[in-house]
Amino acid sequence: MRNEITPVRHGTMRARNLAVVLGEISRRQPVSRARLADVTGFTKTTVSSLVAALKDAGLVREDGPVRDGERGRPATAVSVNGDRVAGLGLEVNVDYLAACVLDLGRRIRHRHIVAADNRCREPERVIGALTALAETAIAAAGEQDLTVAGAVVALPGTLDRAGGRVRTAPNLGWRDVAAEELLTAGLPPLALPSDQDNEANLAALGELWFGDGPDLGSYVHVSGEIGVGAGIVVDGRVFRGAHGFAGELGHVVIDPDGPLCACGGRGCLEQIAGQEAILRAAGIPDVTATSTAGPDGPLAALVALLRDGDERALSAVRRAGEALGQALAAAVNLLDPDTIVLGGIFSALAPWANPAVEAALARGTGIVRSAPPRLTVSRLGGDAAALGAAALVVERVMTDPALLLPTA
Amino acid sequence: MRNEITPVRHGTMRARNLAVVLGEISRRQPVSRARLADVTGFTKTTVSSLVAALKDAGLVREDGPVRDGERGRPATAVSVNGDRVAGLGLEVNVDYLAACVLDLGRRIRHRHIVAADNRCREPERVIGALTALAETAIAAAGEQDLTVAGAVVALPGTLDRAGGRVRTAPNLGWRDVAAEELLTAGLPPLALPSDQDNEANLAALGELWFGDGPDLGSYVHVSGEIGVGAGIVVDGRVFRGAHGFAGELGHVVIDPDGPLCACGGRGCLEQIAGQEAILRAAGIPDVTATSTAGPDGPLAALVALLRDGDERALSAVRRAGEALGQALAAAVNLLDPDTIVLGGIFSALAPWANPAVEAALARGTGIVRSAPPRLTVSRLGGDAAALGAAALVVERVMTDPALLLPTA
DNA sequence: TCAATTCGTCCAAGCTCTGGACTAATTAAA
DNA sequence: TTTAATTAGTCCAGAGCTTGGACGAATTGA
Repeated sequence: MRNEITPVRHGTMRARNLAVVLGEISRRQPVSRARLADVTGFTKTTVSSLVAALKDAGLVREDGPVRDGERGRPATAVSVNGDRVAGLGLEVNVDYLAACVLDLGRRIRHRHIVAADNRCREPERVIGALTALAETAIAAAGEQDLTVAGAVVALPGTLDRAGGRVRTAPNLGWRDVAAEELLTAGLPPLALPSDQDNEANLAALGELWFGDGPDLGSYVHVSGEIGVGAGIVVDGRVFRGAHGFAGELGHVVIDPDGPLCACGGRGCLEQIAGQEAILRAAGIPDVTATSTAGPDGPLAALVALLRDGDERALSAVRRAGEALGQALAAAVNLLDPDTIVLGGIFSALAPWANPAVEAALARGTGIVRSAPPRLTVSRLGGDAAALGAAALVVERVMTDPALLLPTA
Repeated sequence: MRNEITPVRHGTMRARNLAVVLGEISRRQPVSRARLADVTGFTKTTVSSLVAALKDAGLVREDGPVRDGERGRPATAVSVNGDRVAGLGLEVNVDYLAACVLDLGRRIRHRHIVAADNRCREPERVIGALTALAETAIAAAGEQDLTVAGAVVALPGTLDRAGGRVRTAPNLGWRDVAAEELLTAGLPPLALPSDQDNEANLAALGELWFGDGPDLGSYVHVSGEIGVGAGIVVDGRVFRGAHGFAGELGHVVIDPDGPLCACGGRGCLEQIAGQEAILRAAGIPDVTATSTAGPDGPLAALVALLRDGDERALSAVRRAGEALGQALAAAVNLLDPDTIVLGGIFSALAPWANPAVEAALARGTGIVRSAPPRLTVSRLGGDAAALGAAALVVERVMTDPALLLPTA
């Protein structure tokens, strides 16, 4: 499984150079061909030819001449064409389904969340409902003259990404489900092959594109829901580990003498900072079957208690924050991220939990690095993973536009 | 700092394809051009041309025709030429300096370790001594008709790799030392630019090339010495994190109520499983100033006690193993490696520590993954990092042979 | 001895980038 | 108003690298 070096042909060269130019256009738009030649190092001839190809594919648009007052012939500005190609992001989660259409300019063109208790439904029916959602999204895109180039599905569980299967999704009760096959069977064929990824990873990527500015290229994104997971992003790419199980923050042991966890360990983070553990410690009645989000959910009840200064709730959240900080300290020592982004329930609990998180984090990450990493809170909503999924499609087009070229 | 895509020209294409062919030769040698065309997908023409270029550079050798009994014209086998180009690995550590010359065939051609207490010497003198060692090594290579293409230095501390400086090396007492400049000033110019890296990272790479078979592409290598560090290798490449501090296993908190650590934290792994902590707990007199390795060192004394079944020593090592296993469990949850390799002192202590390590590891890595990762013990000696450094030079030649082409 | 087979080289052709020449469109100066 | 200077973009010949078919070389099996 060592890093393979693949042969490069003329076509490969062309494909990569298209990506170089498209990337530079996206970074600097509107921008002239001459400037592109400058920054890429290509000759003007080459840039013209590459831009022409991108224009043919509908990925790039000519904005007309710009008279900037400088002397010399005015440039014709080029920019990314957001009105032709889009990506579709889909998400299956415990208590909702989500879809999202994102155009090449990273504007959200369609966004739809449906509450649905997926815990007691068969996989086929869940995917069926998701397919319907996807069809609606594709139709909505079509009405805006957008072509959906590809789709990515976010799933809460461990996946066999190559085989397109869900291995296990404990919170859904799934085991070995051919999710991708079920989905693509119900959809019109897309230019790019569909893909699936873990919900935590995609939520993390969502943060990259829609969250706290594009500067956080290496970070850990905590997506605390029923479980506590983390998406690790390094230089803009998801870090998966050898088998795709990296980022299992929830099962880092905090207290070796703590309560037994379903994973077999003792005192896992999830047993202290998981949603159900927090609610229990805060004295909020157990509500396993019904939806946990929403204004009437137990999370809202917890926040209300916190607002009222309820001591039991405050101490439960503090305890959770401390445990999270401890686990994150281990993550920082091992992964050295730039930033830590708290999402999921920790985003809502931040005002009360963060002091404890920061204190524990600072205690556990010593003088080795000059300062503990930045701690931020996600501003993304519940469908962060769907956003990230759609953004991944867009990203794929941007890094390999040749896939959408007319004769390919 | 996002992942940049760089322009590809004909030269780039050629360079990568040279690497493809050289890699395939190294993997399958001896191998015919025809077979190379098969496995790479290149035409026979292209393979011939690439092989010719590699042969001109002295990186590849023709072995003459092989008559394999098959019918048809016999093939002329091609293989990596180990007799022309070599890499130089250098290592500065607390109590020794090491140098190592490795040829392209990954055979060790020269290996030299000098005991030296570098704790109380000025950086200039240490690097001076290292330069002398390097010169000897280059001369030794020359006598075997080998050209040293480049050098990599292993240093125990935090580095500014781009600037070629050591930021801090606590165990050496260094602060902001321009190590690379000092070294290259004293050496003849090499074809490849020199480089430096952390000792733990290079020791981990050493394991990849010389250790437990080439199948371990993703692993965590624990290099327990005075401190406890870990080198993280993913798909054959070192994982550094955002600032190069990844793998600080030694400061993962094991016991929040434990002893205070120099890093400011409490109950860091290093305070329980660091060499000095183990020796202290085992009741072996403190020996800070003198060399800790060697047959008369305290480590040997500890092993002797363990062999005699000394209860205090045994329990100290068990406790260290348990703590190490706990920290590794966190690492497994976060990084999902294939394998864990124990090096440094843990290699010597393995017979007594490993049961505890494995138990703690199994306890902390639950059902998420089917089984805890493989646990192996390094068979490499003290100069693992020097080996890894030399291997890194060789690796660099293999992944970009164009750097050594006549007209480049 | 001849046919079959495989290996490696040769040569023309195709794809892509390069680089200088050229046209186009504007501003500044005469 | 005319002219020179300047910048943008296109055109075209040329160079680098890979492709693909043809061909000679070297061996085995009939």
